[in-house]
Amino acid sequence: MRRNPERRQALVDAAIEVLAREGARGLTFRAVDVEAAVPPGTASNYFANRDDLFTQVGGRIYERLLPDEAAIARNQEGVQDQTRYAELMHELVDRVSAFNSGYLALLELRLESTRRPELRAVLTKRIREDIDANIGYHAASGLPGDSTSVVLLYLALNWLIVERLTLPDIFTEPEVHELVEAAVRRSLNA
Amino acid sequence: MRRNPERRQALVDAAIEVLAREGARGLTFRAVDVEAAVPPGTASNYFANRDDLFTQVGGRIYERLLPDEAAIARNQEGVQDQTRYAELMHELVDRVSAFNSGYLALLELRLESTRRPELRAVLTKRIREDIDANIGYHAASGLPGDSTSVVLLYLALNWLIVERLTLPDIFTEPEVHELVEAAVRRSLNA
DNA sequence: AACGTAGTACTACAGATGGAGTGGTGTCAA
DNA sequence: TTGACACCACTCCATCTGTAGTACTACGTT
Repeated sequence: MRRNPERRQALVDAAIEVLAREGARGLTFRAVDVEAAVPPGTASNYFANRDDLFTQVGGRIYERLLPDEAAIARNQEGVQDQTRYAELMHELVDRVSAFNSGYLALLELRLESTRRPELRAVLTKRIREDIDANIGYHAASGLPGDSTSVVLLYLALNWLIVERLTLPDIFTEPEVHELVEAAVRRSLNA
Repeated sequence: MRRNPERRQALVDAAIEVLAREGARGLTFRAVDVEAAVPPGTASNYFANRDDLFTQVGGRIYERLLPDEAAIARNQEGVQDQTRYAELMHELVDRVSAFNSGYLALLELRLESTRRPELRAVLTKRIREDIDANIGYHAASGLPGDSTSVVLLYLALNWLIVERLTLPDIFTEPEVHELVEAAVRRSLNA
């Protein structure tokens, strides 16, 4: 098993792209090699087996989907009113949509996790942490709305992103915008 | 190309199971043959190619996910107050969760549709119709809440189902129940 | 400065799987 | 008798995994 961390990360990031493009079953060592533009057989040297590959991708994907720490700090200062909150949610939806392949890869991982307990454990942990962090941020902001509000907002926005990424013609861009607005409005007024 | 409609339907239904179990890339003619317990090569005689197979599954899946006509009629009579509405939503979540493989297959199809324009067209049409039908039912019921309310409810419940099917340990059953209640309550009070 | 060693990149191969597509034969019913 | 279909068999082809072996590079030692 090779240890070079830059190369390992490059391989994992390549795996994310493969996952988004080819689907879970298309995620093979060879496909990762090609995507990362490394010699065939390289991925075999960095991952014990496909299960290991999936698990490592599951651990990495959230690092790339979440905003970096600087952005979080910036937001923490700024969250004070509903308008600002809505802006943040728009940013969220746009950021995730922009890293298109990352979100699609996460969906693929979710589906694959129905077949791989180890992967399921990794994803469950990460996502639970993410939800709790969101509840925490919201509570700290002092805005109205309890944890149920936050979770309902999380649910609605997640599916809105899915809809937008997989079937972009279901909602127009203005509709998406309005739905985000409405979701925030209702979440905070409850 | 063979025409026997019962057999065709049996093959398509088998394909749904394969899709849920093996993922989109695992949906091969041979896998469908095995799942449907027919001789190898049969699926090749019923579908021009894999694209055709995907498209036919996309056309069929909604017939099986939606409640049958009798159930709709029953509901139409009954929808009058918020309690009844919440019951219906619980039924929805349970029905979809019960036909587990159908919903997972639909998710696989959504992801696959990013690669298959024809499939995307079929799904877009079906899902748009479903959303519009829900908006229509709601309007006919005379309950408070506009079309945005209905869509937000649709969004939240969809992701709740995804969460429950792919990572069942994120929310406990009581939490799921409470989220459905809260989603309906807030949707109707807005 | 020469040498040795460890870790890694790269190459090549063996072995195996599994699927697509098609042609042919048997069967049944109109 | 004919046509449609079920069933079966076979060929061709595309990949993938796992590993063995070679080449390179950096670093430490003497």
